[in-house]
Amino acid sequence: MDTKKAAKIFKALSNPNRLELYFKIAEMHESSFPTDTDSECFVTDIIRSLNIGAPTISHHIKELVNADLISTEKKGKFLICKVNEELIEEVSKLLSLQQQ
Amino acid sequence: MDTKKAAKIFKALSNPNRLELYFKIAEMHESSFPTDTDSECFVTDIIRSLNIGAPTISHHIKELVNADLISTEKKGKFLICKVNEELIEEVSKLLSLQQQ
DNA sequence: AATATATTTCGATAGTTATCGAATCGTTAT
DNA sequence: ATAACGATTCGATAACTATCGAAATATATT
Repeated sequence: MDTKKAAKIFKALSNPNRLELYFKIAEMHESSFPTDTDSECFVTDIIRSLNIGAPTISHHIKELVNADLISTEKKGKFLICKVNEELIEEVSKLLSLQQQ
Repeated sequence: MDTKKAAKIFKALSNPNRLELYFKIAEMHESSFPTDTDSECFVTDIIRSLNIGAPTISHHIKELVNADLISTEKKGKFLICKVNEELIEEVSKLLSLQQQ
């Protein structure tokens, strides 16, 4: 991964609300068993738990998608988000390899 | 580490030039043997290799210090930078633990 | 059909930031 | 002492961004 892309990813994670949003998506995904389709991450639930309005959430989600950190899928009137695990693992390794 | 601090760290890494600056500092540090004091990271060398002016470098360094990502030490008229390895390792783990 | 709900789009605003040139400060070398 | 060099500070500017309220869109429910 080149520096520019890495910077873009960090930028997407650089806003406290957006980072919390990302973490919540990751947490939801974590608690999902293979057969448990009910633990998908709906944006509605997130909006209630964060202290910002729906338009801002929508904006943040777009930023996360744009950085390739998450992908989304429409299910009826709901939006489902899930994290791109490979990318974040790559970033994690980039950071830990940088030293030593 | 709380979300706010993590976001601050990501913000410090969110500018391409500043990220490259950070990587260069980390690389220099990497190549230093315990007894090899000559491989310390002087800012002068960095300025030449990046395409931005000295005032901007100075600004970026302040940001990295402010996020606790690096520490600096004055040696005569030079400035030496070194990375805070523990912090970046912590961040790396935060990212990889977030999923699963 | 009408209403409610989830999300997005739009337009605006206040705040932040990356970068620059010029000037300044400290230290070293002549 | 004076010049050179490394770094910082200052002031300015252009660009970006987080957030909002209002309106629009799409789907679901009654």
